[in-house]
Amino acid sequence: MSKTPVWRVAVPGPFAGPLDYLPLPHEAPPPGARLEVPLGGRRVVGVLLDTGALSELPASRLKPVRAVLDREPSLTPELLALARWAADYYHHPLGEVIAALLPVALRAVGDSAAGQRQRWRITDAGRGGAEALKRAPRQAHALRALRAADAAGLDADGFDAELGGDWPTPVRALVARGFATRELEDVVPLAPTSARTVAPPLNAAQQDAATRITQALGGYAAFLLDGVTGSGKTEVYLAAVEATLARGQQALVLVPEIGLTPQVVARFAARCAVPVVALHSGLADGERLAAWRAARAGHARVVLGTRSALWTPLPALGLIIVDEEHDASYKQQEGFRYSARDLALVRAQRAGLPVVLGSATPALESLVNVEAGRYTRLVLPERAGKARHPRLELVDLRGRKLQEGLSPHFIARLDAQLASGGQALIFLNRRGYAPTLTCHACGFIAGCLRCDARLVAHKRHGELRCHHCGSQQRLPERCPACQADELLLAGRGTERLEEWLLERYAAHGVARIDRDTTRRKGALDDLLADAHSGRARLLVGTQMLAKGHDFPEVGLVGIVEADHGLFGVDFRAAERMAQLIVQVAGRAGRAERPGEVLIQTRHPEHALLRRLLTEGYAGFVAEALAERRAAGFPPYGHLALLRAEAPTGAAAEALLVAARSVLGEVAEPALEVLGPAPAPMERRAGRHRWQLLLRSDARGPLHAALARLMPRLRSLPEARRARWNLDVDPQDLG
DNA sequence: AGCACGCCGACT
DNA sequence: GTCGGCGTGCTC
Repeated sequence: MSKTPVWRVAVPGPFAGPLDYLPLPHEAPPPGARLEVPLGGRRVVGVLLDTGALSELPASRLKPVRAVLDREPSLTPELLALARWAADYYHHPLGEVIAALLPVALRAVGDSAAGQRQRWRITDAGRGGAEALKRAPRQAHALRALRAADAAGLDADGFDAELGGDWPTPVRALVARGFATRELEDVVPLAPTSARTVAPPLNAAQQDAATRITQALGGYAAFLLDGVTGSGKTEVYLAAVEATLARGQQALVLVPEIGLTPQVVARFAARCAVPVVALHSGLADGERLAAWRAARAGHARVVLGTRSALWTPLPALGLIIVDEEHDASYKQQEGFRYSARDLALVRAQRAGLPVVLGSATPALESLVNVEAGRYTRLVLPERAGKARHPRLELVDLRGRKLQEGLSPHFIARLDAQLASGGQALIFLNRRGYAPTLTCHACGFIAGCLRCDARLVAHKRHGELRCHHCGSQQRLPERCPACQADELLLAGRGTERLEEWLLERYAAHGVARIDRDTTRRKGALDDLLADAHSGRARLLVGTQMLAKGHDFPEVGLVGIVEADHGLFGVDFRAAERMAQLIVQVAGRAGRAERPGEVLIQTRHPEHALLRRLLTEGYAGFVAEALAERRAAGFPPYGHLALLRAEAPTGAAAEALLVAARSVLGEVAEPALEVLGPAPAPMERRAGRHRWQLLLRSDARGPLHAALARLMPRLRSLPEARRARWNLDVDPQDLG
């Protein structure tokens, strides 16, 4: 029996490989084209991988492709290959990977004209065709409008204005008669390019870094641009991007989620004087598609975007920049859990172009890659302008009488700072009023019914809220358990600190910046405007406050509770805390004013803190790397985390026990399997969560084991009774 | 992932 | 007597 020729199509679903479909009679479209295919009674969008295959299945089980959706393939060969690489590395189904990297507007069957505008123009036949339309007055009317518009043609808005609402039918008829043409044009939301700015002179280190990157254009090279806040990394990026553009190439600039502000986009647009598009989560599907098309067509020369912008098709890509490369938002935390930072390296290597990772506080992984000679380190040591380095000081909280968690020393420094006319930034990584509501009479503690977590009191809204599942209830006046009128709000969050600061320092203006105060659109901008204008001289907030905002008058930064980071459950907690301290320290004393950073702790002898204080980030890194090496944790060991969740803990655990036994059969001696164990917060939103940690000194054994585990796992009966996912190179173990 | 098929409880 | 619960299995 001869085998049937088929097209191989990657479809979304838990399939290890592509599915086979009977070809359409047309000429085969190129690989990367989207197809509409039937799948289990539905129609889905798949991506064509191969048109020359013969199926192993009998023809009776094959279904035909329904339609070819793309003339130009949506996935370039480059991105298709990168998707395959990523599917393999993250052990995630290729169809799901591809679905995740396509713009949302291209993932579903239906009209993909979203992001394009239709435009109609009159044809020569149309110019002489009025006679034929005597009995079609609406067509005649539309034709007159088109004739008046002449070569410019009309879009939908134009017809609306000329003919009112009901024009699509007559216009379609005109096209059918050959009296008009219909074209699709891209709606390109390009940043303005009019006000071109001139590059300021670079200092020696900036110039050297820019030259090194520029000289590497045209081939693969990886750079770690290591520069403290204010050292002018962006100027180096801009110089490298300009050099890339001068070669006729495109540049891709990735930024953390919180870093893509209109100001950043405007800065690139003004300097580069080429079309710049921004790709971020705030775009509507159609806008995102339009920007994506502009990039694919080569019209957009610079693409600025967050994580998913890594997947932008760029036919003339010449340079990739990953700003703030240590930022956790580069790792997708659900579904296809990829690291855009890591894949940027892979994309650059495969495409043969330089990649620049920039950070004042590089990830430990990146520093080890420098040590191993895989990246070239470029250091920007100086602070631009005449700013001075801030002074870091540990404030020992032990035995001190505290007011709202602030030590007398801290308060004295705060008073002095405000008296001298400066601003202060106070950092507390916990929002809400109080993290615990307890009853002094009976010991009741308000906990979430669906999570292993306490409810956080939010006083202004009079609510108790769970920060993990979002459930909320009224803040009770009496104890729900014993009815006593002795409820206590224990501990503090940013709302409580703000309240206290407002009582004491009302005249100086207090702004709180956290997720609660910035939820409303535009609220963050308003608060930042208050900070910049000096209306608010005291800024209190969570880590939102730390990222990317420059407050030139800030002379004092306070970390209220550094110990949270030092003793956090996660292995990266200290790294994040150190990065945060260094980043916020960079916000202090940028102008004439020397800054000071006070770090409150009950463990001033802690080795990580000590070395951070005495030797800076490099000292912290040395200490942290020694700990990681001893534990065999990243960057010295490699991890994969298999997570499972189910309505009962038993079901989640059972899956992981089964997975563990499969791993036992795989018998990879260099692989260490830890668990199953309950997740740090076992119950969350009513689901019980367990995890199995896989560790290995080298990637090889880990990936070999995963490659054999995954197909088996999908067919386990226990896998149906629990939701599960695999996280390769997990960001945290929560 | 979705969706259909398939056997056991409270309802028009 | 049905509508529907979600366990099980499949999708080229």
